[in-house]
Amino acid sequence: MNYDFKEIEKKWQGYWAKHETFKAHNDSDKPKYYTLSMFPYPSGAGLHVGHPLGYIAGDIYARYKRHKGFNVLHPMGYDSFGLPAEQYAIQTGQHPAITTETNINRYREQLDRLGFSFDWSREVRTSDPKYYKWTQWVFIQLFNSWYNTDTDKAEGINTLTAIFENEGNLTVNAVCDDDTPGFSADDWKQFSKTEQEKILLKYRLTYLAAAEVNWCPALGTVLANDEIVNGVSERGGHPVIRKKMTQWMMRITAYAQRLLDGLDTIDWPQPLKDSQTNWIGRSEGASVIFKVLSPTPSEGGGVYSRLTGDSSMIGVLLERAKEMRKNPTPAEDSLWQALRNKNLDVKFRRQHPIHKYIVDFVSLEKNLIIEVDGEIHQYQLNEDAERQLLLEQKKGFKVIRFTNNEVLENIEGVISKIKGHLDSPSLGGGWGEDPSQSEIEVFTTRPDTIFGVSFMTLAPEHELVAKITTAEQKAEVEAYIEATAKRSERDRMADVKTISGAFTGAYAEHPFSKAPIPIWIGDYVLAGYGTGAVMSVPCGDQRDYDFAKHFDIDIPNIFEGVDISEEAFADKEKTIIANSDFLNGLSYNKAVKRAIFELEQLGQGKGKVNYRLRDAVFSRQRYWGEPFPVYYDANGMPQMIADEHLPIELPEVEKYLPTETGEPPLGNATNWAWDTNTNKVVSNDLVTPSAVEGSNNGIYPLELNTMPGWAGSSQYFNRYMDPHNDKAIYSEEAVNYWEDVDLYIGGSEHATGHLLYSRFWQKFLFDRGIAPKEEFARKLINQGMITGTSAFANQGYVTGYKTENGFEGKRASNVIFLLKQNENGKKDKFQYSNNDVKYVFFSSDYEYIEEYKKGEFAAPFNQVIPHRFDVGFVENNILNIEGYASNHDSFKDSLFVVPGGFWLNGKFTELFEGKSRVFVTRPEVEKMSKSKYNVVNPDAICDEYGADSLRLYEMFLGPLEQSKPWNTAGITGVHSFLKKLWRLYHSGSNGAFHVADSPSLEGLGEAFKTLHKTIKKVEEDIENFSFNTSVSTFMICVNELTAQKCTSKAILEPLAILVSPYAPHIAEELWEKMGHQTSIAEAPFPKFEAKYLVESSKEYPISFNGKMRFTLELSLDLNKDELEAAVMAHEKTQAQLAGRTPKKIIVVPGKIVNIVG
RNA sequence: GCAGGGAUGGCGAAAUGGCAAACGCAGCUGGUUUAGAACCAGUACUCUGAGAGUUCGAAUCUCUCUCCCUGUACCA
Repeated sequence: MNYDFKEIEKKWQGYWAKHETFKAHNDSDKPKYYTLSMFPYPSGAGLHVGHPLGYIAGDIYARYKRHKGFNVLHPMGYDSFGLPAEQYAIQTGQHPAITTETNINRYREQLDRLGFSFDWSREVRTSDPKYYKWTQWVFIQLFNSWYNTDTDKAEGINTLTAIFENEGNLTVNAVCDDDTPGFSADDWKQFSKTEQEKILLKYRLTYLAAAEVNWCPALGTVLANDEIVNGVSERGGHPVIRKKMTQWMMRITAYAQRLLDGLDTIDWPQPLKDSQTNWIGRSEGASVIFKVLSPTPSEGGGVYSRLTGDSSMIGVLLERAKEMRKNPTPAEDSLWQALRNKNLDVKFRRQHPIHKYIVDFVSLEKNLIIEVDGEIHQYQLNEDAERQLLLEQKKGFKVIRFTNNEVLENIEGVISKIKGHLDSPSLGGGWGEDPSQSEIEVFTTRPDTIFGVSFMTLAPEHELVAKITTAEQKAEVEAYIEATAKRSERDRMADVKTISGAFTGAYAEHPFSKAPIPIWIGDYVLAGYGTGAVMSVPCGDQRDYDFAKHFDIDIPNIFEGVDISEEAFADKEKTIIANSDFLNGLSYNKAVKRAIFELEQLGQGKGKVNYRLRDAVFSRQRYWGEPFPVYYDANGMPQMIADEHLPIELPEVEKYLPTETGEPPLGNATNWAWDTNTNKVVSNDLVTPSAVEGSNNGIYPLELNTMPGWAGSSQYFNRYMDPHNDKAIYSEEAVNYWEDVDLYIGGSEHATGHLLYSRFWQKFLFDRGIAPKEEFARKLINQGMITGTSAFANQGYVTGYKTENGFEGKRASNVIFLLKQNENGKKDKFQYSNNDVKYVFFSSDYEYIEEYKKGEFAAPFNQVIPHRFDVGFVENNILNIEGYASNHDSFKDSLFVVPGGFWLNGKFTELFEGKSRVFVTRPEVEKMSKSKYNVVNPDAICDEYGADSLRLYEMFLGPLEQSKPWNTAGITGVHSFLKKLWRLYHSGSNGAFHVADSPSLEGLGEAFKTLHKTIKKVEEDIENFSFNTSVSTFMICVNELTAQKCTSKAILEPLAILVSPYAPHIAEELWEKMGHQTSIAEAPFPKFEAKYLVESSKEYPISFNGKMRFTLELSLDLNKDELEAAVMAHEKTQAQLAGRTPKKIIVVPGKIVNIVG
């Protein structure tokens, strides 16, 4: 009976599904083991052989743990929200849910063929409303929480409001926005509800902010930092620009230190930990405050820039403002005339850029903004509110609003209202203020070098730039800002060598020496890191050094015995400070401490820890993602929808693109408003403009953004524990039983995305008592990538060829010169002419390709370029020409040139006798990808060799964590192993099943030795995730048992269990044939017994001066001296020594004997 | 630049201080059989990226260098 893998695999896959063999139970006396593979995004391309690697490893471990008596949870699901389905929807109009469903079905089919022991009853899909209900729920928990620095954990927002009511916020130590104002308990009580909510938003763990984001115009969405590669989008490679938008943010920075500390408690790969550590980027140093000096009269002091716009967008805004001034609305025009004629004693500007907005009218000296609104789209309410919030709180302006009607019908009333505001005492100050009140805060890791400061550099986007720039420098600074704003992030990165900057004309005061320090701006200082300003120490920092050299700024040396004439000196260890007053002679460590101490005495600095980690942007302008459970009330404040009304399901839209007004795709939905009376999603038409007093009907617009890809994947590992619970994210019993993931397997590309965010959410859930463990995965393994082998050959690139309209292009293109052997064996030029030939390919072993490249045969070709052939038609680097040409229409009429001649339309023309006729491709290892024509489909492998062969082979390829090239040819090795294994159990006549039931244990010594050697090795290998070596071990074992003609059940039964985690189908089949009624899945793993491996003697290698010369079989009972005596007495030893006396004899019992001399 | 990982036959690799190359692919020789293939038996090659050190003994530990991969970057 032959090994019929097709039949066997189908049979057992059916059996497992029918009997729910791998269903995990939440109540069991067995110890739990939770092994998880990262769930896939179900892409349209399906699986290739690289994808299952991690799943196979996880499955082997899961099956092994079942044999070891654990209650194993091994679930699988789909990360089914994502961009490709949405892109496909945009192109075809097909709903992403349909695309996703189709893809999932295809994935499932492919996964099922591989015989995984997944508990499919627990499947989750992130795009399923029943699942994302709980993603929305976690978001609400985050919204309702703040981070208490005193207790060092997240707490409910009610504990915060309780403090505010009793003490105000001055005693609160919390992670919050930088611009949070201080207030007393009385102030708090005086605040309106909206004002209170604005304050609370500064504390919540998820909050709204105008964040500078990575905007990808081509994709119409914001991307996270980890979704950008080399300045372009990871998906599609589109350019990315910086843009300010109001976004939901996650206050992950609150957890920076704990995310760092937690790494010590988990068994994750060091490179992964390192990249998280770098991403969090903790640096210790000091924050130092520099006072800005008053400008001297000679610098024309007192004239400060009126530039109030956000510097990064100023160019665009100015253009826009100019245009708007030219085309005022009637109401704007009327108010402008009135403001100029009414003798208000205050100068107004119209259409003036402030921050990222253009306001209608503004008095810069009075900090008063007047806005005139026309008919506005309801969704703009939210934006207006946000704009007002920003202008009032961040920029210190007062904003008053009028409608067009008010202005046109009652201009006198409007003017008197404005007068009232102008007279109110709260206005004033602002942009007229003296810059010497200003302070520049910097972060430095080298406070010890404070006396080396010879200038300061601000990021061009820094807030103070406009304020401190002197009249003389204004033009230069503005020009520089504009130039920088135009440069994309990519340009800036590509060109880090160019040094650029501008002098502001202003000076700061050195905190100790009180010397004036010039203030520059330069784009090597990043607005997004630290405070966006640096104290420049050219002698100690290469960037500062280069900047100083370039602009001819003084470079004082504050290091003892160091030459800084060529470059900066940055070695902390060797630092001895000089020329630095009280720091003289101190080492780095001591100087840092002293400098911080002195700064604290002055009140101009303190020790500080800075993190590179930024709060994470949580809004995406996409359709195919989780909708936020958020609506905006009449004041534009975000409100959470109560838990019991979740999920808020994605609305239907007609188009999946952003709206014409630039709103996210959900802006296309017609049913996307929240009725607080009925708690239902209702038509947008029911929303009334809240600007009109008293028309509030309790129906509000819903949030238009959706959540990012990492939202759903940040809680799925917990949800698997109790996936169908609709009352809670999971039951307490379930989470207390499973607790956390014991083994997590997945790719390292998620290091700073999914794996960091998930840790953040888990810590948050832990703080709030929702999860029992602070880290969600104890052990993590990164499987390596399986690379593909692309098949290259050269293509002569022809621009002109015959078409239906006659010949197009160059006439020469259809003449191909080749070499031909003449009668004398010499080579002649051979001219081949055929108008139908479109492409010419040269076999990789075609000798004259160089001459083509050099142009010696160049007439027909523009160039010779490499061409990738579909690896499906390549075997052992030989192309199946006919198969390839007939399956690729465009290459049908191609000429395939080989050393012996050429092929065209299946016919061979010989030019050289006896030379090769096969077309050879050149293999090159690349990432496996459809576009590289090098993907290998697991289905084809399963058809030809079976799932067990594929599983074994993927493991056999090499160490799990290493990247390795795929080579289908090698699979015959493991496949014939399986056949040998099968034959071992079918040693009867005609291959009949034969396993001896009642063996005589006598005479099985060798077999037991083989078995237990195998048990020991396989068990060790699985525990160490060294799956490749256990496959070898199986091969050795089967080879040995076959040689021993072993048929004993006592050997073959345990062997089937050993093999079962790797090749479960064949193991089940053999198990059944040996008389078992139930699945092998929970059969106890064979117990290793050392007694079978006890040896009485050993082949000792005998070395002379470390070189092995021969071996001697000696008893293991001999002690050192006896061994030495036995070896020295031997004739071979004497022969080697040839009369010399050894200086020294090293005897290691059980290992080796080494004779020196 | 920084951080991490790596370099062993023609290829994938094994050996973590003690007989280098187990196991498999490819190659070669022979056999059995065949529509194709498959199967069986046998077999060669190469000496651990370079250099130095520690050691009785180094692929393995230490140092220096070279090259490759991965991640990350004006991070103050």
